[in-house]
Amino acid sequence: MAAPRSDSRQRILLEAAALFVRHGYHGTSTRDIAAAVGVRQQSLFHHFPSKQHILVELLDIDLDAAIVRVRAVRRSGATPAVQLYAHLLRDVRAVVALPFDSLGVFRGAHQEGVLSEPGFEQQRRKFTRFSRELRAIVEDGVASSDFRDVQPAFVERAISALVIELTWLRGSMQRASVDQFANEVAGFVLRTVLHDPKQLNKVRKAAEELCTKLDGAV
Amino acid sequence: MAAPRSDSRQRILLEAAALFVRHGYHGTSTRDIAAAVGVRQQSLFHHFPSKQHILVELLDIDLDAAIVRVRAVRRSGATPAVQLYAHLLRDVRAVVALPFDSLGVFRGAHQEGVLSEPGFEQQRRKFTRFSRELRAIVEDGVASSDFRDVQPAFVERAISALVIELTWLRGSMQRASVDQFANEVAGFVLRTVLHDPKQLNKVRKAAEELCTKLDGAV
DNA sequence: GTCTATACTGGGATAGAC
DNA sequence: GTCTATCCCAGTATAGAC
Repeated sequence: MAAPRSDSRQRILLEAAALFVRHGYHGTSTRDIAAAVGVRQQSLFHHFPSKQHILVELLDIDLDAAIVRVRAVRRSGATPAVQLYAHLLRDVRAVVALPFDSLGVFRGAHQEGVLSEPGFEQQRRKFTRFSRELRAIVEDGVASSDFRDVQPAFVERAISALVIELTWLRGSMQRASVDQFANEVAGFVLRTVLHDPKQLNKVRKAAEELCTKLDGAV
Repeated sequence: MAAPRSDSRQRILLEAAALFVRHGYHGTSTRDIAAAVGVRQQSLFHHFPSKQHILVELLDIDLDAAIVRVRAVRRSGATPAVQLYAHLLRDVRAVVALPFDSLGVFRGAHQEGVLSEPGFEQQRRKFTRFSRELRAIVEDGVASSDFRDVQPAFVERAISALVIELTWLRGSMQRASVDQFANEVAGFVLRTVLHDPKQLNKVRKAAEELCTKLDGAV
């Protein structure tokens, strides 16, 4: 773990993330961010060259980690169903573990079309890369008949939407542990794509094992 | 069908909707809208008292219709599973039928948190009303054991996310007819909430009949 | 590393001619 | 019903003192 460059810098990222999720990127002014941090608007520019760079850094934190995660799952050699289940477990857990709602930031930016604005070319490419990996899992599952004959693009978007949407409920689901929550999300998806939903329990166990293995390897 | 108050008015709504979906409400300027319509920025204010009122009108078109639709389904007396399937069919079809992506507008506004800004109180209430109806279907299904023991709030949000997200694919799914598409969405959801997924075909048939009946009654 | 002062721009909205 | 002219404010960003 690298030492934070400064406390203010971290606080800016944290508050900006919360505001971007709540009001959108364009709906959040640098004044709003500064007020949340407790400094003057102009002070932000000591830490970041522009408002855009704040969002870029938040997006990179999320996207870089997500790509590493899904690639590790892909390389595992597990069946597509186990890969998908494990990916969902890891995704939900990672998102919940972070100090800010990184996936929510990404989602908002994506929905607002910010990613297609100039200055976010790299983030757009990273998202494409991630997207491809996820779709590949679904395609493998359809090819091997583990999954029903679904449209991979269809399922890929559905999965993204679900993980993001359901993750919003973290706050309201405190009674359930993160693991239960992650399993609920993964189960929701797998039940509907699996050819034989009765396999779900077997898949879940294998996925849990795979997660343990991958987490151990860091 | 009421005659449109004016052609320009309609065109403003149409172009604004497209831009709000693409760039978000705050990411779209009145100048952007005017340019898309082909008039000067100031001319918009002859038709609408403010930018906000453009969005309000778009939201109302969507929300009013959605509430009427889901209430008709609720009153039908069908089983929760059939109600949910029929609702999804009608929702997807209605959304695809409209000249602009009304659900996308709503979704963007909701995600951006625009609904919680002053001036949108009524739309917030309308959404709550719609939300309650949808959740009631799920609650009924859990109570009658047609559905697995899912968290209604969880499923309600998942459904919203799915319909909205999958609806984005309308463009890329031209080969499939709207009805096939609607059934794919409804099947996706029902398969995962039904206690016995084998009931799916029976539910689908009953839902199709219910839709025919409701559409006939207008 | 935060402040004050300030420049500059883009965006929402009004008034009034045509 | 659209135009030109114009106002005003909010928002991003820079310069330089402390």
